[in-house]
Amino acid sequence: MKEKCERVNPEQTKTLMQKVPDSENITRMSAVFQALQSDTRLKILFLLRQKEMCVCELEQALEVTQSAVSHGLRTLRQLDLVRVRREGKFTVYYIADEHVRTLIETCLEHVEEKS
Amino acid sequence: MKEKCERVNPEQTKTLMQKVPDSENITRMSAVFQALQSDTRLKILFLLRQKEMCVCELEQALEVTQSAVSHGLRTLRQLDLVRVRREGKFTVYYIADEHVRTLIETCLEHVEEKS
DNA sequence: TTAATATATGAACAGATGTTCATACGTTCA
DNA sequence: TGAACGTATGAACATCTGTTCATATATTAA
Repeated sequence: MKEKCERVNPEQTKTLMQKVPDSENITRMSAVFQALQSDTRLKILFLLRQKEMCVCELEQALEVTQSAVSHGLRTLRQLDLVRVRREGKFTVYYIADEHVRTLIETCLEHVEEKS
Repeated sequence: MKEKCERVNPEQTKTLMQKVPDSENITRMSAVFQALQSDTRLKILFLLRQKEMCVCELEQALEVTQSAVSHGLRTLRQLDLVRVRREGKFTVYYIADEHVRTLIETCLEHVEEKS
């Protein structure tokens, strides 16, 4: 064990750690942010924010392979960041909820302040 | 070039893409979400959310090496998610702004809804 | 049925990432 | 000064990630 520095207060540290989300939720959060850490997936979300779209529309807009779009959508779907609806032979994707909009908009504000 | 599916409207696609942030900002956003995609760094932020702390306090609380904490803090600092203040021989870190709080709190809400 | 279209998925590869170890730097105080 | 403490950083490693290619599945229309 390492010596504690003079600022460390073991009891307070314990209290502070109790207010950190438990491991399970931290891991889930990591997975969500991990999904948002991809140029392709972010662009997908900024497109879906404007209008629900099928896979081939996204493919055309983003100029990447259909496979890449589909893999990206799976990642987003698994974390409930986007949802799906079947429409004939098309699979229509849309933003899952307001959390997703808040996340990408807040982040955009943050980086825009720096430019 | 691939054939367009019947849902694709090239003109509309163009309009939609114009409302997607430019490559530079998308890349910056990726970097921010990338920084948030780490159990250690998330825990650091949830600690700093409660109280500004020096490196050794974080080290004690998180039970990882000093090096890991310091590397994690550098990543967060470079993206202006945390800021630093020198206090004698201590380096005190604190949450940069409200965006950071909004990001982690919104994400926590999202994952908590699922549990 | 069959052909065509729309979407999903597994494998595989190159590139990126987080941790630790070792070490260097900076500040304080004796 | 120098020793002790607090912090930063480069290297290296094992692990993980995103893309493409090839192929499979599902729906529609003929």
